[in-house]
Amino acid sequence: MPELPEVETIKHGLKPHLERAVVQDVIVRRATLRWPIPDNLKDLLVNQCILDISRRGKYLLFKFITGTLLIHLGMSGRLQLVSTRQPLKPHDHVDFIFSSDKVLRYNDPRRFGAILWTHAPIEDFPLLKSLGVEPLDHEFTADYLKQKACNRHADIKSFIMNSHVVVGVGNIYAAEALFLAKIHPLTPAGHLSHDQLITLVDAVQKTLQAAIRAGGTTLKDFVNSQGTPGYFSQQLNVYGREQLPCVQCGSLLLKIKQAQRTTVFCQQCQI
DNA sequence: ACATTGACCTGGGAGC
DNA sequence: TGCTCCCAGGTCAATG
Repeated sequence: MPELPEVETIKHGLKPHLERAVVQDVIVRRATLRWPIPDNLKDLLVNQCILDISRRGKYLLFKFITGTLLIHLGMSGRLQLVSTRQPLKPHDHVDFIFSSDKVLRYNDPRRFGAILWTHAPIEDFPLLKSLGVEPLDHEFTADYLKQKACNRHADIKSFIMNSHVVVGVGNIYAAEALFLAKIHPLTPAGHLSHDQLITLVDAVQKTLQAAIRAGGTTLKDFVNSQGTPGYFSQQLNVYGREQLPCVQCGSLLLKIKQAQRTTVFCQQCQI
């Protein structure tokens, strides 16, 4: 479900409600997500105060004195603030209870998500350690991409979706950014000119920032922490628009498969 | 070291 | 109506 803008939207929605809140109870109804949820999660969290909520890639990080809770939403995860009176729905796997009318509820039909805990400094956590740069940080530059892409034969779309290169760019925003940059998605990453890389960095950042401003993209079921959808789908130029006219030139958009993921692009505009 | 593939899961829609 | 097949916003592990 979520790419960087969706996770950022959720983080933004949770911060004012949960920072400095104290966990009263934790209920795990189903502990088998992508990895097992720690079986002592309740002991780790009860009576502990959330000091800070941040994001690294698509991971939400809840900082406590004793360590950090990491939540990844996978493809279908949701985090919503609800009341204890809210009836349970299918796939409501975990509740973090703060008060009778403040429950952080994790729902995930496909269970590709993860809820993990680490006592260690977050930069030492294995899953985060090898992640690439944040796309909205100043280290995400054409020079950085050039150095990473050197001698790479992977196509540029798979390359910018590779979290060891840059985090947070999933299938929707990779396609949108390449359209904005007028770059053909099958171009080998190492073949892009310096000017193209400058354009690409700018396009990724503009796309993500616009999506964050719109509250993320709701294709079918994304909702933020308050239960409202995102509106960036109205601004999608290529994703989900195969066989429809390009907004720039009017020719029909083409759908291909890259690394088992669908890519839609314009053969005329993207060279 | 890099590129490719399979794996993990459920639900919804298309087609028969 | 019901079956089968394919598709979906992610990403790690195993394989060449």
